[in-house]
Amino acid sequence: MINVLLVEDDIDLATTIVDYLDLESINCDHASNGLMGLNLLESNHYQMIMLDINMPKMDGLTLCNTLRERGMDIPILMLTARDSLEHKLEGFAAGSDDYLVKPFAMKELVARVQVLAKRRSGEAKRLVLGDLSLDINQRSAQLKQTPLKLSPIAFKLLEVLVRASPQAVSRQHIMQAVWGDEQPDSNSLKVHIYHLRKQLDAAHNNISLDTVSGIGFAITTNSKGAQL
Amino acid sequence: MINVLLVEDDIDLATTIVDYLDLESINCDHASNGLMGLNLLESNHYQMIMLDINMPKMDGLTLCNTLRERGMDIPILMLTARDSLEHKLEGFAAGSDDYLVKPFAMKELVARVQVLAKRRSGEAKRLVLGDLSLDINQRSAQLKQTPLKLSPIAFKLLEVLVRASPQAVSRQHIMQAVWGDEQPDSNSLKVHIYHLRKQLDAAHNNISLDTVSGIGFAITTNSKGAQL
DNA sequence: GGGCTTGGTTAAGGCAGGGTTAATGGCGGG
DNA sequence: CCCGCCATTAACCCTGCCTTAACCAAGCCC
Repeated sequence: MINVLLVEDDIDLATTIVDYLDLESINCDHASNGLMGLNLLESNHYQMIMLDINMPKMDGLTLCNTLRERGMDIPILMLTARDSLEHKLEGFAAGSDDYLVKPFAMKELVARVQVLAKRRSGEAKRLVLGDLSLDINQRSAQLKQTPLKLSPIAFKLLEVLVRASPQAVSRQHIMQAVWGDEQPDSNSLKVHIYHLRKQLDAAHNNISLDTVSGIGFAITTNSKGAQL
Repeated sequence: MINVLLVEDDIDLATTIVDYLDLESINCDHASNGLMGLNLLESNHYQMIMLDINMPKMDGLTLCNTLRERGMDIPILMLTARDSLEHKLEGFAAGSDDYLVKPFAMKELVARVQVLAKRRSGEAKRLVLGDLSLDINQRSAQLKQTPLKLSPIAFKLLEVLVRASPQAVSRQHIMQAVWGDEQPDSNSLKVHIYHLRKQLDAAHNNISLDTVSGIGFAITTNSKGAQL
């Protein structure tokens, strides 16, 4: 399930968008100004953000800049009536990933939202990180030619980590990606990480699954050689 | 250096684009149809592709589909005169990441190319100050290539100081930024600053963490050399 | 010069977060 | 129907971080 955030002060337009996205199985939270958006972003996890520019309290460009300053590289789509070239360039300069001019066709919005929400986490069918290699279709993984024996959840967990590598991934993000909306209550994640580590540590290799204190986990390769 | 591929059969337009991108320090190879594009893709590595749709030999949509079939998730920007909604949706359905309608402003093309080329490269958000370098997303810090071992609070503290550098930051401001609303009663900040200094002073470097009497603290670099 | 303030240094204790392990229960396949 | 795999849970341990308090050192004002 795709989970996105809309920051827009025009309530009518906002409800229209939220409803339409809902039909396309896209869950869309709504904030009516930048500050509210910032709040939601701190407590929830979204795949991408739609951002109006003209807003009270905190405008879209400022919010966009703020997020980038903080090192958040979540995809952002600017959604505004300003159609001049300068405004577009201003949007991109602030760190946005796409720029859609009002009025727009809902279907185009959906297409662009899906691209930003999904493509970023990749559609690649084959992932390689140092000695580790994942085949998404086959749900198989290899470490230095020897196959790993991974349960479904373990595989997905590994996939999420490798896709984000070398970035750290927050527990929240992992939970969302692996279990979706029905997350287990307890320390299931800890146990899975533990089992995963056991397999990864087994053979000597250049993969390390580190815990980032207070945040989550990160998988990295410490190979000096060429990195794709 | 950004390295991209343009697949376009209109030679005039192609040279214009290649020349313009060159001015922006973007290296752009050119293929005049899908098959040639495929060849170039097999022998070279590109950050993204610009794709015309109407072409002899192999059209853009087919090429796009082919690449996705093969599991290549390289970003693709469709570049075409077909401006109807159906055509756009067709482009996105084929697996493209963006869709720009001709004629377009060169500057907008550059902006979109840069976004697509950078997005996937997983480039980290970094703060650099002299010999010190912070990777926000990875939550890691390096001082002259050697990694620092920082606790969550220490990292945040350092981040706040580096962000403000060379300005001094008041104690109040630091407390707010690091602990938020639930601040410790005692001299916790002093202790953290102390530990931070210990690590920063360890190796000879050009970083100094000074206390500004009565105000707070400031981190600065005393390098004479070029400063970014 | 003395006490007060401001900032630096150090060690100790409590606590939380993460790691490890084993037991339970569901689900699917044989 | 039974067996085995796998996810989840609870319980436990342990490390290392944060806080705290206490003690110094240096300057300032009276």
